[in-house]
Amino acid sequence: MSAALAPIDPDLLLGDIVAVAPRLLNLVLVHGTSSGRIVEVEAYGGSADPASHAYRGRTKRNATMFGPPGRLYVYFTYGMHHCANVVCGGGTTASAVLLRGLTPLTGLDEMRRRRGSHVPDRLLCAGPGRLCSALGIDLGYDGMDLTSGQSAVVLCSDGLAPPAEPQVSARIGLSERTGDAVGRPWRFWVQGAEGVSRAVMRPPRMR
DNA sequence: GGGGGGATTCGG
DNA sequence: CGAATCCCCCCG
Repeated sequence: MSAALAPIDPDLLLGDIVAVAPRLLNLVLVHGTSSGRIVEVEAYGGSADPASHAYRGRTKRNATMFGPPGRLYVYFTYGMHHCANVVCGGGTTASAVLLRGLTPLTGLDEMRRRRGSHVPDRLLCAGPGRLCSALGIDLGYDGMDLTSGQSAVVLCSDGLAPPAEPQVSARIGLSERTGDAVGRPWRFWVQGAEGVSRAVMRPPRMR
């Protein structure tokens, strides 16, 4: 038996983004009847992180990153996929944690309705684009308060603590043009968990 | 007003 | 490995 689902305390999101990111592991993201446990994340800093959308300052797209912590930052990429982040920091650092993988917990039928009936459980939410698709998250959800029980999408704890020693690697999908940010060990995941997008890194692509 | 790149995914 | 596909940033 696990504790009842309750929205997280926003204070959990304050502090250095690289320390905050692994603390989100094992939390639960809920949208209606669908929910999944967060098993893979990446930290994105603000003006000091060339890989962050916030690196070059506030724009229309990244405005949510510059708002209060606990909001959902959603962006659209590659012309077809959405990615979801939890805004962290104190509203001045524009830091966020990218959600890269969930273990599906409930509402798998609804996820499969969105993603396709033939998708196996282990791939339903394995990847930032896949989890948004499975949970029905798109740009219309950008800016939503994840810490309010009234919101359509809520970030919850069921009492399971984050792993004492999460797996760590460089972030996935960054190009060489982000300079030294490519190698920063800012990706964290729960070893062996279903929903982790990939176990090992691939070298960055030249672009 | 237009060009180009992207925190991805899937199929061949 | 490369196409799909479009928002949005940025430059002029």
